[in-house]
Amino acid sequence: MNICSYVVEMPQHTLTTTEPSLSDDKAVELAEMFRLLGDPSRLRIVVETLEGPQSVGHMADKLGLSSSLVSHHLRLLRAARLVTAERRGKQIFYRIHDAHVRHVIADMVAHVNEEPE
Amino acid sequence: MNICSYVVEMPQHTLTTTEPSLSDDKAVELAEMFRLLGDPSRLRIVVETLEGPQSVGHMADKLGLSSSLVSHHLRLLRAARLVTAERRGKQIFYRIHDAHVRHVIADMVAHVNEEPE
DNA sequence: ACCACATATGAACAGATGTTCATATGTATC
DNA sequence: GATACATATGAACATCTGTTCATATGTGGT
Repeated sequence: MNICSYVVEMPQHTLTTTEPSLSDDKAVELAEMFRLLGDPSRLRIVVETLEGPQSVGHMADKLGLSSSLVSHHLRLLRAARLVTAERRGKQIFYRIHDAHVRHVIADMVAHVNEEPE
Repeated sequence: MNICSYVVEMPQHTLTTTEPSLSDDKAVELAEMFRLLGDPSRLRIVVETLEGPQSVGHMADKLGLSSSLVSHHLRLLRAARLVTAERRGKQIFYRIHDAHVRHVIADMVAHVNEEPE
């Protein structure tokens, strides 16, 4: 909760500080989320789910990946609550878990698109 | 640029779609950024830079990491333009590159803090 | 029950990655 | 120049991780 204070706009003149750092546990938990988005295949899967509920096979075809691989990745993403699953008949549809993940990706896209070089 | 259209709020009812997926190249570039934030040590370093310019030694002491390790990580973070460096005398101060990274972390913090369980 | 389809799971392997240690480069002061 | 301090770099190693293949589980229709 105290981490939030770091991430708002503030003048960057502070040279010395004794503010509490990101705790080790929180860091591991947060990093785990980023790590999951840090693989190209997994990231593409997450981006697919941004369009709306997508079945495993649909994603596999669209992304040129095996269904097995997509399923493996989705298991990790679901465990981390980055996506949620819903069964409809034989197929299972995955969608993004919440708006936060949307914004995370949006901000990072903005970042890489702004590099002058 | 077309990726941005995915990340805004939209009703999630679309079941079939032929929208362009995240290209392979863009996925690799984006994932690389997330991957760098996906390590606990590196993430803690980045969070430290949110407070303002921090020297390598200061971070190493504060985080309980060796200067060598911090330096290694900062090299990667700087190469990816996640942080920028500025020399002042013998020391080199690092700070966050831009506001996008701030927001990325802020959103992810909000995400992990909102899990009911 | 059987079949076809969709998704999940487990084992196994090659390649990537974080960390440590030793060493080098750079900077200021004497 | 020589010394002390701060940061950077390279090699080496143990661990982790993404992918593939084979197999299992689950679902609906005949």
